[in-house]
Amino acid sequence: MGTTLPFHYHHHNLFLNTITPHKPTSKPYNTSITHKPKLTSCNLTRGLVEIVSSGSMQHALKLFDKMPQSDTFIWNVMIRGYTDHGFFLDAINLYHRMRYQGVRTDNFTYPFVIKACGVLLELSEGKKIHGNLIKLGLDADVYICNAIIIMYGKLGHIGSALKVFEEMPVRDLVSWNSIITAYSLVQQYLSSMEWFREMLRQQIRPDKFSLIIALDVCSLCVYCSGGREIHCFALKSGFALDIMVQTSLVDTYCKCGMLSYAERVFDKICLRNVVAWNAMIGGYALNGQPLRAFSSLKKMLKDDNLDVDNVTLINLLPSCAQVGAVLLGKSVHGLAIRKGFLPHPVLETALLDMYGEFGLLNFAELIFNQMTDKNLITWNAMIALYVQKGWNEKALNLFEELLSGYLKPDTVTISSILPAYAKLASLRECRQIHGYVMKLNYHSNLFVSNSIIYMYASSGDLVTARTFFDQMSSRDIISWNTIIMAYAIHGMGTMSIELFSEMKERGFQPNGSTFVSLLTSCSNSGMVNKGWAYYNLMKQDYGIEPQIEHYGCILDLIGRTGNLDQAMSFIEEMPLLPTARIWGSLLNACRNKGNIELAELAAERIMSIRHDNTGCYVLLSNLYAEAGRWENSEHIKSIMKKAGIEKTLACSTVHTVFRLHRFVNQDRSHMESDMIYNVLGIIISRNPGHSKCEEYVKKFKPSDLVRIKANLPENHSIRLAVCFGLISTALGNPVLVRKNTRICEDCHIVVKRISEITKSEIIVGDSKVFHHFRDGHCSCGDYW
DNA sequence: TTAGGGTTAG
Repeated sequence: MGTTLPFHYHHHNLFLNTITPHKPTSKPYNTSITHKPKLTSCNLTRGLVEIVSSGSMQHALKLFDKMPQSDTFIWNVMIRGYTDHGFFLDAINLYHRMRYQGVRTDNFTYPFVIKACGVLLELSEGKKIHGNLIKLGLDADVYICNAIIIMYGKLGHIGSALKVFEEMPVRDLVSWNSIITAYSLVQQYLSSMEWFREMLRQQIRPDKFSLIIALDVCSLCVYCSGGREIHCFALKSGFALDIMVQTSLVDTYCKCGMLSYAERVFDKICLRNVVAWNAMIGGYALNGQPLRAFSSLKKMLKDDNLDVDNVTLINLLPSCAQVGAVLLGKSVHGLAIRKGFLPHPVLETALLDMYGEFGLLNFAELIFNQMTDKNLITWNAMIALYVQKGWNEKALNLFEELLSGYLKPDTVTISSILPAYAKLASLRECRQIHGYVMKLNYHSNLFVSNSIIYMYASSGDLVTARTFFDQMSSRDIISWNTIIMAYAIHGMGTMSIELFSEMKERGFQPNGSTFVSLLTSCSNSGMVNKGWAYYNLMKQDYGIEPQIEHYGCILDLIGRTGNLDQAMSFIEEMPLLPTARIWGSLLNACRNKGNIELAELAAERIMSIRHDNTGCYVLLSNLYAEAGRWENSEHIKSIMKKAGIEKTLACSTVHTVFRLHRFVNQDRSHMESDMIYNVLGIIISRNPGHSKCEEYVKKFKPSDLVRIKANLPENHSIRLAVCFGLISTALGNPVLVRKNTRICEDCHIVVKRISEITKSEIIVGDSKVFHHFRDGHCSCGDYW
C-alpha cells in the first residue's frame, strides 16, 4: 500500500490524531509508507482534495497557499471545502480573493459560492454574483441556475427564483425540485404543491427527492390528503420501498396527526435505521403518545441494536415533558453529556423547553445562560417560557436584550412577547411595539396581529383594539374569538354578540373558543338568559361538547344570580371533574352572597387540588373578616404564613407620558401625595352616607377596629391611583388604572361615585375584568 | 480528480 501524500502532511495529521483522539479525521491517511512520494503538482492536488474532504480546512489552506494559484481547479476545491463544512463566509471570501487575484472562475466555482450566499442570507452578495454570471455568460448553466433558485428561495425572493426557472433554456429534474423547494422556503406551500403537480402534468418523472420535498410541504401545511396522494404515487412508482421516502412518509403522517398510517408505513420498512426510528419517536410525542415513544426507544436499542444519536434525544425530550418525568428527562440530559452531544444548539433548546415544561425555570435559565451559540429559536423558546409562566418582566428584559444584539426578532418572537406587553406595559409602550411590528412588516402575520388585538384590549385600549381588528386585511377564527373576548373583558356583552353575528355572516364557523369568549361576555355583562341561550345553541346547533372552560362560564353566570344551590347542583351534575377554576367561581359567588359555609367547602376543594391558592386564601380570610370572625381570619393568615404563601401586595398603577406610577394601600410616597389625598378627601366628603368605617364602627367592637384599621378601604391603592389619574390625565381622555388584584366592593362604589362627580370616564382593569365607570355606573353591573 | 435539489431536530 502506498500513498501519494507529501510526508509533512502525513506527519502533521498523525500528530493531530494523538492530541484529539475523539475527533479522528473522517478519512485517515494510510501510514504504511514504503516509498518517499514525489512532490508533483498532481500529488499535491490529490492531497488537497483529500484534506478538504476530511474537513480540516486550516491544513488545506496551508497546503493551498504553497501551491501554484493560477489553477481554477484548486480554488474550486477550496471553496467547495468551505461550503461543505459550514464555513460559508470563508467560501465567499475565498471567491473574492480568487477574483481579486485574477484567477478565472468557471461553472464549477459558482454553485458553492451561491449556496454560501443563500445560507448566510447574503442578498446583496448573491445579487452581485448573479450579475457577474450574466456577464460571464454562465447564467444558462443548469447547475448554476438550480443553485440560484434555491438561493433566492432562502432569501425570500421567490419572484427572482421563478424568473430564473422560467428563463432557463434547459431544465432538468433538479430544476423542478429546486423550484418546488423554493416555494416551500418562502412558505407558499400551495404554490409549491402546484409546481409539483405541474411537473407531473408535463410528464416529468419525479425522483425520490421530489417526493421527499413534496411530503415535507404536506407536513408544513398539514395537508393530509396531499400526503396520502404522494403515498399512492410512491406505491405505484416503486419509491415506497426507499427508506428515505418511507421515513418522510412516517414523518408527514405523524405531523398530520395520522399516527396509525405512520405506524403502518414504519412497520413495512425492511431495514430500519436511526433516522426512521427518530421520525417515529418524534411522531409519538407530537401525537401525545409519550409512552409509545419510550417503548419505541427500547425496541430501537434492543431489537434493532441501534444506538441513539442527538436527534433521538431531541425527539425524546418532549415525551419526558409530557409525562412530567423529571428524573427521566434529567437522565436523558446526562446521556447527552456522556455521549458528547453537547454543546448542540438544537439539543440545548429542546432541553430548555423540557425544563420549562417541568416548571424548573432555573434549569432552563441555566441552559440558556450557558449556551454559546444561541440562535433566534433559542431566544424565542426562553421568551415564550417566561411569558407562559407569567414572568413577564423577565420576558420583557430578555426581549430588550435580544433587540440590542444582532439577531432580528421574527413573527414567533413578536407574538410570544406581545402578551407580556399586554400585562405590563403602558399604552405608550404598546404603541411603540406596534410601530416596530409595522416597520418589520409583521402585521400581516395572523399570529402577530391577533396578539396585537389582545394586547390593546388587555392594556385597556379597546378602541385601538377594535380599529386594528377592523383594518386587518385578513382574519381567522382566532381574530374573531379575540375581539369577542376583548369586549368580554371590558364588560360589553352586546358588542360581543354583535360581532358574533357578523362573524357568522362572513362565513366563519364558531368553535369551542368562540363560545368561551361569548359566554364570558354574557357572564361579565350580566346577560344571564343570553348566556344560557348560547350555551344551548353551542350544544344543539353546533354540536360542540362543552369543555371545563364552558362550565366555568356558566357557573359564573349562575353565581351572578346568587342562586348558590343551583350553582352547587350544576357542579355536581357536570360530566367533568371540577377544577380549581370551577371551585373558584363558586367561591366568588359565595363571597358576593356572604355564604361562609359554602365558601369554606369551595376553598377546601381548591386547596386539595393544590393549585396556586393565594387568591383563595385571601378571599376566605377577607370573608371571615367581613363577618367579624377574626379567629378564622387570623387562622387562614397563619396557614399562609406557615406554607410560605405571600399575599400578593395589592397595588394600582397609572401611566403618564413619562413614567409608571405605582400605589400601594395607604401610600404616602408619591411626590404629589398631598394633592392626591386632598382630592380624595374632597370626593369622600361629597360622598356622604357611604363609609365602610362608619359601618364598621356600628358593626364591631372597638378592639376589632384596631385589627381592621390597617386595611381600611378608605386609603386603598385604587383610590389613590384614580385620584392621581384625574390629576394627570388630559381632559377628555379616560383615566386608566390597572390593579393586580380584584377591586373591593367599597372601592367599586367610590369609583362609581367619582365618575359621577367628575363626569370623567374611569377605566379600572383589575385582575379579572375591566370596569368602565361612567356617570355613576359600572360596565360590570356590580358583579365581578 | 470538483457541481445543483434531498429523510429525522428546537
